[in-house]
Amino acid sequence: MFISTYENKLDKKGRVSVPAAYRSHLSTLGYNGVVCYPSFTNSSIEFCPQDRLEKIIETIETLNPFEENRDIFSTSILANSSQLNFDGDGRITLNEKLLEHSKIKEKVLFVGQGKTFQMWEPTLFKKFRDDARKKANLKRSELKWKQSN
Amino acid sequence: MFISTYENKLDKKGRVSVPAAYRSHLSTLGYNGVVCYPSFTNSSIEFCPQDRLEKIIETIETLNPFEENRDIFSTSILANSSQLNFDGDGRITLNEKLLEHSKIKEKVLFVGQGKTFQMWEPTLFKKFRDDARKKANLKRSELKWKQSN
DNA sequence: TATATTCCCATGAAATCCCATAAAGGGGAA
DNA sequence: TTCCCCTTTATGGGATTTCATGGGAATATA
Repeated sequence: MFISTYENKLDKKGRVSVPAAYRSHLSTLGYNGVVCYPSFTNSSIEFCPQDRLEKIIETIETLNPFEENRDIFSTSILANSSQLNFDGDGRITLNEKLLEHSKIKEKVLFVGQGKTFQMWEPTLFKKFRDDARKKANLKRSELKWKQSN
Repeated sequence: MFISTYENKLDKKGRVSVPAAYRSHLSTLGYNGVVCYPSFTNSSIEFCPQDRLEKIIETIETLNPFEENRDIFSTSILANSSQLNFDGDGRITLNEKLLEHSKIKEKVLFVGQGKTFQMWEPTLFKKFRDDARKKANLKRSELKWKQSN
């Protein structure tokens, strides 16, 4: 499970420590790195374990080859995704494309999303979160909680 | 079941003992820690066994991956949750975010809620409880008791 | 040769482990 | 019941480990 948030620093070589809690979860899943791609609905970078991206690929494969969505997904996700491996100290290095999309400069905010996590420029996340709160209050009733909860 | 209330002390390292009764219930469930998140409606911190949050994640996962609601729920719930593990003596350490939301300073009141429990700043809980009583008195006649009670 | 990338180690701060102590609670016997 | 003893629990604090971060050395890249 990826939960909570952690703010870490981007050093001048472009490296950030991935929070230890996230790394340990990834390593129980058997991974020594992550796959990531720029979100297409906001300025965050989405991270997931490798098998999840493989599932996304399979889903795209099932789409009709001439359907528009297929192109959209494959170019916007697959073409822009990268595999980032941890260095000996649990850091990843962010490339130019990712920095540009996310507008990350000095600080990196890691945001847990359950089975995935994101990286945000901290002030941009705060804006997004405040919006999310307002909308969550309006829409809470739409979530169908299982009775067993 | 988490029942009754217990008032414990926050030490200067930010640690509190979780009541032994709660710990023993968690350990029969197979957990050596808890998951918590700030309440949406009041200043308490809500605690639950890990599988409860996992169910929430599964519920969110059933939403369309590109639906707006998905982002809204996961950032407002999962990003604000933390996993707190017990140290060798059954204590958890509270981070800054939790202390701020709950206004907890020296004393921590644990309040059992059946399948979950809460942490309160003691005086804030008393206010909350007194308010609840007043409202209950006003509304008692409206409550329809089930026959099985 | 110049530049970027990866590996390795040092450091300080924070989190965690471990033990000591005192208080509280539980059980059995009178 | 009441008293005593033993175990459990809560709490304090020192010792140890982990973690995030910076930077140098080594290796690769162009």
